[in-house]
Amino acid sequence: MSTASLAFSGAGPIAAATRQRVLDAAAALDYSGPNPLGRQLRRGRSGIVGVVVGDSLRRAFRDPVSIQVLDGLVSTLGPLDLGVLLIPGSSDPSGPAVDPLLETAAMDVAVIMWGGTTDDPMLGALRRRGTPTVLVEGQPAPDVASVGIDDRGGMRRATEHLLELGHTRIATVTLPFDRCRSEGLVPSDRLDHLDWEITRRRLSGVTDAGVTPTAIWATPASLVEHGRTAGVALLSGPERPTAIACQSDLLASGVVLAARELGLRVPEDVSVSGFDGLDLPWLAPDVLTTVVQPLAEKGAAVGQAVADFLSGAGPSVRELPVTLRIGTTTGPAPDVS
Amino acid sequence: MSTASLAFSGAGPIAAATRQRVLDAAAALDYSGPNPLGRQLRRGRSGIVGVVVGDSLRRAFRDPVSIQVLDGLVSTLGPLDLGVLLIPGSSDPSGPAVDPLLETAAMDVAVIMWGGTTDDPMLGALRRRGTPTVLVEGQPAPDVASVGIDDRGGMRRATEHLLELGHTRIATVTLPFDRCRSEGLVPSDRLDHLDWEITRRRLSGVTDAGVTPTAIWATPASLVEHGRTAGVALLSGPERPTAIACQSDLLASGVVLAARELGLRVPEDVSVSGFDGLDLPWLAPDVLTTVVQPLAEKGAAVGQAVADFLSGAGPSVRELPVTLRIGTTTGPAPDVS
DNA sequence: GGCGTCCCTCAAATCGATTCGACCTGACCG
DNA sequence: CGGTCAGGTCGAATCGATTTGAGGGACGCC
Repeated sequence: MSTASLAFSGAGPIAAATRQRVLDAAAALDYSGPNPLGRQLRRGRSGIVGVVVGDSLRRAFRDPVSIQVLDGLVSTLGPLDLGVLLIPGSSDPSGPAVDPLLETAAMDVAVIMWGGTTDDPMLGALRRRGTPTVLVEGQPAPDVASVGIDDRGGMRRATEHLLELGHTRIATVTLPFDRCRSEGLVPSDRLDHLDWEITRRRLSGVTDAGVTPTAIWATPASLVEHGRTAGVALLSGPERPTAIACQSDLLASGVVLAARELGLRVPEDVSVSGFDGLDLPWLAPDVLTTVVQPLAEKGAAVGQAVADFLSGAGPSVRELPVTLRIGTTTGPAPDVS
Repeated sequence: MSTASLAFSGAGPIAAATRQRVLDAAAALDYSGPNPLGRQLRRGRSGIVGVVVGDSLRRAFRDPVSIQVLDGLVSTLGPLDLGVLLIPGSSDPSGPAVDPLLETAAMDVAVIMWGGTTDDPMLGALRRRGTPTVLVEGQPAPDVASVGIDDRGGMRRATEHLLELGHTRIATVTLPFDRCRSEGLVPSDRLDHLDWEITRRRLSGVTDAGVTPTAIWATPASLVEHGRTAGVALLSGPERPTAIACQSDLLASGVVLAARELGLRVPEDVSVSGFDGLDLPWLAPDVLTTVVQPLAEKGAAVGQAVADFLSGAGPSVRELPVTLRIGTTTGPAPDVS
C-alpha cells in the first residue's frame, strides 16, 4: 500500500518501473486514483476555499466587479490546487442569517467578497468554526485578513477633479446603505445608520475633498437601471446638479443614459464620474471618467492572503492603490444661470 | 461517541436534555461540530457538485445566460445541502486539456455548462473517475444526463417570423464555431468542422425554415462587442441584408448598436432578432425580438438531474421549450431598390 | 415483582489514504 | 568480501466521523 500511495502521489523515492507496474495494476482493477475524501481526511486539508459572493448569486454575478475579482482569485488559486466553492450570501432577511454551507462545508479558508456590513453574522459563524477568513472590502478585524482598495482616497481624487472643473453643485449616487437596501434620497439622519463599509468610505472621500453633496441618492444595488432611476430623479428635479459623482461605474453609466434621455448633454450640461474602471462598450462613444481599481490584482491579492493562511502565516491586511482616469464624461462646469 | 454523533446529526432517538448536555460539553471543549471531512469519508459523499463553466471564468461570467442558469442551479442545490465547486473550463489550448480539479477534486456529480464540443476530453476524464455527469446544451451521450432547450425549433420560429415580414436577404451571426474561435465570415466548407453543438443546432434552425443565409458570421464569444463587429461588417458590405438573425441576445444587441452607428434605422432599414430572452436595459427604448428560453428553469432542471443521480436514478434527458417574443427590432422588409 | 420501552454507554468495525519505522533485497564500490 | 545505499515490502497507527449491536439503568404499567 505504501508503494501504491507513492506511485500516485509521487512524494518519495520510487523507481519508474515500479510506478508503472502500480499504475497498470490500478487500471486492471478499475482503480481510478486515490479517493479525494480519504486523502483530505488524512491531510487535514480539503483544498477548498469557500467564497461568499456578496448577495444572491444572480445579483453578485451581474456585477462585473465581483466577477473580475473572482476571476483573478480563481487564477491564483488554480496553481495552488485549490478550488472555489460558491456560497450564497445572505439574500433574504427572512431566511437563516448564514447559508448552511458556511456552517457545514469542508473548507480550508473562507473569503467574503464585497465584505458586508459591520456586524456580519457570517464572520461569527466562521470564527466559531475556526476557519481563517479573508475579507474583501470590509472593515478590517483583528483576526481576519483584509484586502481592499483606497476607496476614500480615490473618491476624493474624483471629487477634486470635479472641483477643479469649477463644479459647485455636486450630487452623489451611492451603493446600498444597509441591509434593507432602500432606494432614494438619503436624509441626513440616516448617515449614521450606514453599516455598509464600502459605501461609507467612498462617501467620506467626497467630504474629504471639502464637498457637501447637494443630494445623496442611495441605490439598492450597483446596476445600470438603478443608476438610471437615480439620474432621472436628480437631473429632473429643481436645483439641478452640474456634476454627479457615482460610487460605481454601472451606476454612473445609468446616470449618463438618464441624462441623454432627458436631452442633457454630457459633459456640457452635466458631468458624471464613476468608480471601478470597467470597460463599458455600450456607452460608446463616451468614455467614463472614473477611479480605476486593479480588479484582477485584487483577486490575486485575495489568493495570496489565502495562500498565506495555508502556509501558516497570520492574517494580513492589504490596501491596493487606485488611479483616476479622465474620460469624456466630465468637463468644465456650465455657467449657472 | 455514538450519543455525541446523534446529538449533532439528529438522526436517531435522543432526549432533548442529553442533546443539550452534549452541546454544552462540546462548547466547553471548543469542539465546533463534526469535521466535515470525517463525515464525508464515512458517508462516501462530499456534498459537492463540480460545475465546469464553459470558458475561462471571466468569459463565462460575462455571459448572463450562464449566470442565470447557474443561479437557478444553486437555488435548487442549496436545499439539498449541496454546494457548487467552480471548475474552470479549458481556456487555452496550450495548457492541459482539463483542469486538475476535474481529476482530483471530491465531487458527487459534475455539471458541464455550455456543454462543449463533440469530443470533449472532460467527459473522458469524468467517465474514468466514474463521476456521474450532467451536460447542459451538449450532444447527449448514453451515460450522461442532458438538459437542453429546443434550440433548433426556436431558431426556426425566429427565422419564419422574418420570412413572414417579407425578408429575403437574411444573414446570421453565430456563436463560436470551434475551439479556436475564429471571427468572421464562414466559408461553406467550414460548416463541416462545426463541433460546437449549440451553434450547429441554432444554425440548423435557420435552414429548417427554408432559408439559406446570405452570410454566416462566426464570433469568438457571445459578447456585445463581437456582435458590434459583426454588425458593422455585415451592414456596411455590398448586398446589405435586410434582416440579421443572431444566435444570442448579446450578439443581437451588438448588431443593433452597429446599425445605429451606421445610421441605419431598426427595424425600418434592418431587422434584428436574438436568442435567449435577456433583459437588455441599455438597448432602450428598443425591445429585442428574440427566442426566450427559460433560464432559471434550466438551472432547476440541471439541479433535478443532479438530485436524480444522487438518489440512484440513471441519467435523464430533458429538453425545455422556448417561445418567440416579438419586440421592436423586427419589422416589415424594406423595398429592395 | 415482572415486563416492556426508552434512552444511554461502551466497544468495535468501517470509510480510504498517508506515513512511519523496521526490515529485506540487490547492486555497486572499495 | 564487507559496507553502503537506493528502493521495495510489510505491518501498524492515524485522521474523525458514523453505525451497529450488546448491554444496562430508569421508569411506567399491569
